[in-house]
Amino acid sequence: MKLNNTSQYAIRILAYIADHKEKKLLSAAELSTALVIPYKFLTKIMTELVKADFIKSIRGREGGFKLQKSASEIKVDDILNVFNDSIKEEECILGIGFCNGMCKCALHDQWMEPKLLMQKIFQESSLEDIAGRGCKI
Amino acid sequence: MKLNNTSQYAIRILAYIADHKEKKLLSAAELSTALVIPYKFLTKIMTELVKADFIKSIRGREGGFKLQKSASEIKVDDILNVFNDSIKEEECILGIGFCNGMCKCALHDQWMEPKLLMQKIFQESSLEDIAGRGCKI
DNA sequence: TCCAATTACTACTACTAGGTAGAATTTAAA
DNA sequence: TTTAAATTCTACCTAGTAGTAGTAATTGGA
Ligand code: SF4
Ligand code: SF4
Repeated sequence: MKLNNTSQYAIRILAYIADHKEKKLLSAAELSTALVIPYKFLTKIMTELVKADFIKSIRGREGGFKLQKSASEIKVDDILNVFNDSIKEEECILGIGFCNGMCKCALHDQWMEPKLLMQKIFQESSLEDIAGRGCKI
Repeated sequence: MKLNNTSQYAIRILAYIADHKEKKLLSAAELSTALVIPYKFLTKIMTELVKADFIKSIRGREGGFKLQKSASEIKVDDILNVFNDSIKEEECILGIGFCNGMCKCALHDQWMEPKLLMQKIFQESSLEDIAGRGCKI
């Protein structure tokens, strides 16, 4: 019951970039060191984040990464979606099938509360929220 | 963000057994057919459930499985623990480290609410609750 | 006693997530 | 123009989860 590793890395990477927008560009080496994420794995994730259009990459010497959109436009849920890790409406905790509202298991009603809360948190929290407050990660 | 397959199977198996206590014993073949779980995989899970002392097995001809404890004594969380799938107090959604109450990320306070709710549901829901109500699975 | 129905054990395969290695490509600075 | 610093691409390795295969052990009933 947790987000997968890659999603967690991605959130931390993007939050870190959002938190350092005074710097024009951040290199993969810099991010890898600061966030303690294996360099080679980080570069792989970066490529996916570029393809997902969250960040822009500048290749070559003095290159690096920066946000492509404003931090408030990127929601946690958007990030999770890239790594197939968001909370799907139709997926069920007990894996019995699809929630059709007709046939409910005994845990259904109880389960909807935390499920909706998590969806809400993910959908409404933007990078700006994460980057601007709390301890830096 | 979901329970792993084996946990889901285990919950359904135990709920089914609890729901059919009028039968003395249920065989692996019967469970496999009723719950549409691959026979060989099911027998593997059964062995773990026996070792975890949730069910008792009777070997040999006319053998099968039955609950070892009363359905109200077996909580969902106990089942999840066997398959290393419960929500750990010290594990964090963002995977930054340990929640020490000193240093909190921006999502921490929001996250505690669904986390505690889920823990509560798992810890307080017993097989009896699941088996007695809702659609049969 | 023997057989067939049953669980238990051991070992394997398939798939996926996480991570690594090395080379190709791009680009600014020297 | 050359070089070094950077991203990108392709291919692989590793560990864990899901699932399969075959056989051994147990036991009630014919
Ligand atoms: S009714 Fe229960 S098993 Fe079915 S989708 Fe809802 S929570 Fe899952
Ligand atoms: S403060 Fe945030 S990152 Fe740290 S344990 Fe709590 S939810 Fe996780």
